[in-house]
Amino acid sequence: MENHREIDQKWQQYWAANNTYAAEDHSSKPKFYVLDMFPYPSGAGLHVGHPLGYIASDIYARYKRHKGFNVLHPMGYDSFGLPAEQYAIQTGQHPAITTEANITRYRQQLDRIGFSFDWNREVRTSDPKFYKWTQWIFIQLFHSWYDTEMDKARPIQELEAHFEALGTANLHAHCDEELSFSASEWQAKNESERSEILLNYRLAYRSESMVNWCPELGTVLANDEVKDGVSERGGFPVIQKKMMQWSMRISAYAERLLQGLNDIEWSEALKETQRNWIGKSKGASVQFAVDGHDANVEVFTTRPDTIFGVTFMVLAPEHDLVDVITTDEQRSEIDAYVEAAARKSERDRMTDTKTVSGAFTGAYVIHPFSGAKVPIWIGDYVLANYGTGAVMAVPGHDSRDHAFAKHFDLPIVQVVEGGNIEEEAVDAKEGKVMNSDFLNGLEVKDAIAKAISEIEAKGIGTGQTNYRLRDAIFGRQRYWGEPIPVYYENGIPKTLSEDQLPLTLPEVDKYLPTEDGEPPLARATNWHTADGHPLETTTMPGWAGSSWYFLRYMDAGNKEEFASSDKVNYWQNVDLYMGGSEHATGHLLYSRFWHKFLADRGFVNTQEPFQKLVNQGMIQGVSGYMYRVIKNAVLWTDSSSDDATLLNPSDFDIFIDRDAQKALINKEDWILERINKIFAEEISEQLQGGQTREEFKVISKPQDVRIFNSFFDDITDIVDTEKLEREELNNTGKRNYFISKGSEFYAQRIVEKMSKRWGNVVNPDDMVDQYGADVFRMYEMFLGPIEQSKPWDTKGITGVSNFLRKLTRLFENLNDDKPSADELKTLHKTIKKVNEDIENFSFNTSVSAFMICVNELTDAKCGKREILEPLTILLSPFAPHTAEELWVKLGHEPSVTQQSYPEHNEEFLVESSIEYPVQFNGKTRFNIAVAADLDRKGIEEAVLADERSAKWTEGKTIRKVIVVPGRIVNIVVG
RNA sequence: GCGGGCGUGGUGAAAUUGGUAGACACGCUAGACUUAGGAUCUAGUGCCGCAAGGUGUGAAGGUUCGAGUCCUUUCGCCCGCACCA
Repeated sequence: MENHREIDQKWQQYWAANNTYAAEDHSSKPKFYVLDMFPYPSGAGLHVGHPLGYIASDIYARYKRHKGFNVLHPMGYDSFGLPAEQYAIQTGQHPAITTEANITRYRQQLDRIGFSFDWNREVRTSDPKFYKWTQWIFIQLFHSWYDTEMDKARPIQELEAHFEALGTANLHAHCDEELSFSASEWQAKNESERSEILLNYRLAYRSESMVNWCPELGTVLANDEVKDGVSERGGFPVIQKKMMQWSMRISAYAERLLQGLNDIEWSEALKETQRNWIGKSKGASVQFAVDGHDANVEVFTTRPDTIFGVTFMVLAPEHDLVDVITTDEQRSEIDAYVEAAARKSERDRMTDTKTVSGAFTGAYVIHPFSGAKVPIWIGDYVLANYGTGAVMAVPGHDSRDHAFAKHFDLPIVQVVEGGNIEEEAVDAKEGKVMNSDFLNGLEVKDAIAKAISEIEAKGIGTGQTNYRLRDAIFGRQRYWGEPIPVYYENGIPKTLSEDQLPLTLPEVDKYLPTEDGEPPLARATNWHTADGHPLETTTMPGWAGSSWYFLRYMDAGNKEEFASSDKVNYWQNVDLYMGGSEHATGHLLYSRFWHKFLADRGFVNTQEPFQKLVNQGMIQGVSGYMYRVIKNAVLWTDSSSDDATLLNPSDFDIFIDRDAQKALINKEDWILERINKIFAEEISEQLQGGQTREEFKVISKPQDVRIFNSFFDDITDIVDTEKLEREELNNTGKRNYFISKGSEFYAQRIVEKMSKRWGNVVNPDDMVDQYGADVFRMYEMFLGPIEQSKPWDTKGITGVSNFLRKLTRLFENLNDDKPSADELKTLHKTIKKVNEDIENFSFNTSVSAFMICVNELTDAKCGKREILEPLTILLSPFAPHTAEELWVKLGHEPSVTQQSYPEHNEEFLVESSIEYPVQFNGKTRFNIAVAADLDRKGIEEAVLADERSAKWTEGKTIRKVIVVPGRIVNIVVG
């Protein structure tokens, strides 16, 4: 279509003017909620990767409308976030202004692609009208506790009533620390003491706890925001620090978050990621009495069956008992070790998992069953913040304990049959137990159960389940986020009342922490309540608003409630959620947590927020790179190391140390930074291999090379060097190898993440300009399976462009002739295929089906209305503009989306089920369609009678009849 | 180490319950046409071979009349978790 620009515009204006895609809140039609993960409006705008998921979900939403559903398909912006704040710090511009500008740009870009969003319901997390309700939910969480017996959250007043009547007796509550007091003791407590106690139970609570502190960002981070010891955003080092912090008691929901995964249709990979993150492990906690002290070492173990294999105990260096039980002789050694462990950063401790280290405390525990004296060690392979911070070491059947025992020459005892435990721990959970008194001869599985019951009978422990999932740190020392609606009266945290909401962000002179390290909000002059009580200065994390925004779409304009209950009851939850898998342990877990909480408190009536979830893959960019072979290059990251001093910088073509790298980054010279980054990876790898003077490849982009050398014009093309030899390349005339000024250069293509920085971004605007929104939409779908990551290749788009042109051409000789059986068959085949493919989210194959169909119709020179009309409807989810245009061409009113989706006709498909007969061993095999209710005899008769199959059955006997589900049978004759 | 996923042409990929492997598209080759285009049309294109033919879904076995698909073993890649006891 030559004038696609006009057509796109015409129909977009029509849809907007007619509110075509507005969802109705009440309808006799069944509801269907199709949601995309709303974007963070970054300054860079959209690239072709972003709309991938939006297009898929839009196709599905349009398809569902055709199928008679009342579809809710909204869009909004996750508009609180770091980049806008960083930009504000640099320029002094208020983040709200930056954000507004970015949103405008996003909207323009989105609009051009022809989505069927209901923009009346748009939400922005940074809008006070929205975050009023984020704050309101926080307040509900603050005023709730978790009852582990009823297994739900309850109002905090009910907990207070319980304390008032019974104290902590008969209390089943999820908390930080098990407390014990009577009703009268509670009654005697003052307000401040009561507040402290209640914080131990509240679902949103403030406590002194170890947090991930990122000095560079100046804020704390949740566990999912830290990867490999550095911040996910920016890659800055993260350290552990004890701080007063707001947290969310997500750990109370660990089991329900785990169980809930069984009821939702998510990819196995994603569910597994969440299961890993929750990290359930079943076992027992066991008390070991310390010899000569009135103290117990409590351990958690998943292998109580190996309790007779315990030959030593290991405590984390930070364990409270260490100081108490260490003997005088061992004191200096232990102190030195504890101090050394404290100095190691979390990251060092994580990366260095091979070196075995530890120290003996001099103390012993008494083995509860054998009565043996078991030495207590400390070692940094035991983590303070998991389980009890102590382990019972079973070197025979745990590889870490085994390594420890070998290193310190501690005894190893075999208690499960098989293997050679002197060489290697046997940690498989199978085999028969031995050397274990009452457990002897049992299978491991049975022995675990038996051991737990004996441990419980002896009163030294209980069967227990542990979770890796930690409570989520909620406060951020940042400006651009929701203020936490809390004030302090005599140091006691209290929530604002609902009519004081929203608590809007104050104006500040700078978006940085104060000189004495207070968060930016502390800069505000009036940051207190009307009666002078100071307000909380931390803000909520990025995931606060996104944990419930999908509910706001149901009733986006509501001023009285986050959403009215009748609308929540109608829309329930999201039927289809489309988005990236990078949110597996963040957004998708927190949303489930908040949703379950809101369900507990009766605000929503579903347990899971997202029924079905599809992860779209990432669209990568293709970058061209130059390699230069450097004779000598070296890098070290630690210039104080001995190796470094042996090297003379002037011996090397390129010489980088850590300071130089930093300097380059600070200059924001992205080219050099880029080179450095690659240098760092490649060269440090070489250094680790002990090769300090090998040749290295330096990667930079072609334009970088131009800066270093002026011979770039020599390159005629960039081809893949991996596949071809130098001579071959030079013979093809496509030179990708050449020598200039004594350096050798290579060119190569690399697939990597699409990013402005690497210069491989393709802008959807350009694609829409050139080919139109419909071609762009279909091509994105045609690229490959929706869930897969794949590189963008602009060249292939012409195929789709041709398809739409061919289709339009069919309308040139539009007529009312009766279609032939072949033409009808083509149509119904396509209808069937496209229907099935959309249901299976297999959009790439449905685009193929369209192409095949049009090819066949073009061959048949078919311009028949009876064929083209349903085809137009069939196409409309994929190519809405073209479909509308063609629909009108057929003489109809606009709005093809109002039509019901075409059903295929079996009559025209049956024939296709008779396939080619296949010959083997003198027999013939073929498929044939028969009536559904026939038995074997009936089928045989039908086959013999069928003229289509007669030519294969003539003179032969039926050997085998295989009934395939449906109406197809597989016949073997011979 | 544990868990999840995946291996098919030069490329992206198809292949219903096991049934003519490579549909569709890109790219490439040749030709046609033309006011030379990022246009259109025709033919060809897994590999080996002039051909007949052979061969072919990471590898090796197995089940089956028949395996890309099911089973066993193995190799390779990607993702998640990780001194988690």
